[in-house]
Amino acid sequence: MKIQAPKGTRDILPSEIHRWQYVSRVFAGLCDSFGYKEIRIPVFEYTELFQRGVGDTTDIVQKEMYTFDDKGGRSVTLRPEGTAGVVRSYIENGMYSLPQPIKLYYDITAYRYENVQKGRYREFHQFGVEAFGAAGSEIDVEVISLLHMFFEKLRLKQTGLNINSIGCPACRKAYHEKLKDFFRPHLSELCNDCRNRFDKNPLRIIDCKNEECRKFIDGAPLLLDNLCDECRNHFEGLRSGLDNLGINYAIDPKIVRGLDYYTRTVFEFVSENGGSQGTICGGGRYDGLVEECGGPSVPGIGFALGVERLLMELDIQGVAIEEPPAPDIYIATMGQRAVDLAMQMVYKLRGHGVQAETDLMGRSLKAQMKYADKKRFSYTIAIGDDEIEAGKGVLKDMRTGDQKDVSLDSIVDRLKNQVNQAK
RNA sequence: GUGGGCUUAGCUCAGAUGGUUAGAGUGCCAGGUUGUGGCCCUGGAGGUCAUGGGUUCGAUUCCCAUAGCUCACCCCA
Repeated sequence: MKIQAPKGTRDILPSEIHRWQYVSRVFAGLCDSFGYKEIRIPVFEYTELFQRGVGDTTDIVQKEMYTFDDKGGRSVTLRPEGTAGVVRSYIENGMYSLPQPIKLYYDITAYRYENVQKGRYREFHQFGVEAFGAAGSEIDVEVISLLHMFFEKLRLKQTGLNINSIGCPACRKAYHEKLKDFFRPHLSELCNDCRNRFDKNPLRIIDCKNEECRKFIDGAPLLLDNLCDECRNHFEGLRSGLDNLGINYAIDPKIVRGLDYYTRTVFEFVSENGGSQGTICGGGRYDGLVEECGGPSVPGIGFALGVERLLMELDIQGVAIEEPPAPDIYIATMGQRAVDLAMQMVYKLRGHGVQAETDLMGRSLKAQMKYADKKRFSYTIAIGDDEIEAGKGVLKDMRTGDQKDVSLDSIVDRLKNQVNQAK
């Protein structure tokens, strides 16, 4: 069998790594400004965590998890998302007894076994934020404003914010009954999935794409119109908070979010460039999740942002990402004495933060110059026996082609100053 | 889980109505006399024509299956 990357995985190659590093850097910098601290969580967890934390009825748990038994016979699962692990860590490390709110961010890979297509992989990258302990809508506004500013910093346009409220267990329960009453007469005409949802989570029938089901859905009561007073106030608070910051949004009563743990606020950032994988980022409030996972009753809110989709969108919109800087200096050598000297020189230069290289393959001067050109070095120095005798090297500006003799004694200091000044 | 398209050198792609050593461009390596890049010229390496089976005197070319890629459905980041 030919060895190749598993389906749905891909290498991020040196030629594109700067794009990934760039968005990670911007995200981390912004989280820092907002007071969110990075957390690093395990790639795998005990399977029960996701069953409880993500929800038994979700597609993720039912059919998309990478689950296996370890050698001790414990069932473990590659994380399909970040929230559950962060919640587990919050509880396990007693973060509820630290000053609240606890504001965390992460930059992770996640794993889901599903068919791949554009913008969807089996191993994918997410940026995420989770905030614990604050029940009011102000933190919702803060989290959404962080995303808003992130897209602004990246100069990403054509990305719309949609918000909705899916209520709390109390008003959702009342609404579920209302929904069931509405769908019950048509139950036999709904698709299999929806008949299943009818008992487990009737809310998700609203989100069904099936033609037959849609006919009935259009007239169905909306949760947004059936919120309890507290949830309604929370939603109003979110809206006025967004208005206060001048952040535009649309209300989309159809947003349900596929994960069971959400309460009240749900939102997503969607590309306006169509595409079935247009959701760049999704998130919401999960006030019951910490308790569900065995912790105290602590509210929470967070989001996950698909980095592959973000980069794709940056590409579609033609947003330029700065190329990595050209390396500084290549030292070309002729003869063993020159090689020894060059090895000393690049070692010193590198210690001072100068990007320096020399020949490692015993190649001709011409081949070395070609290499330096292809790797876009700004300068070269050529050294041979003659130069060593004279104590000089030939410094060449690769852009202009200008050459001049320079003293080998002072050259390292001069270059290091010159390069560091330019930076 | 379902359906369509695709799979020839590192990369982008030609091509043969089935017939001896499968091509281009680009990239890589080396040369174009004495120690120097970018242009140009020459040469070289590099492909079991995705994998497995079938039909055939003969298959990379036809048929089937499998895998992968890709797009879409479902769902989601």
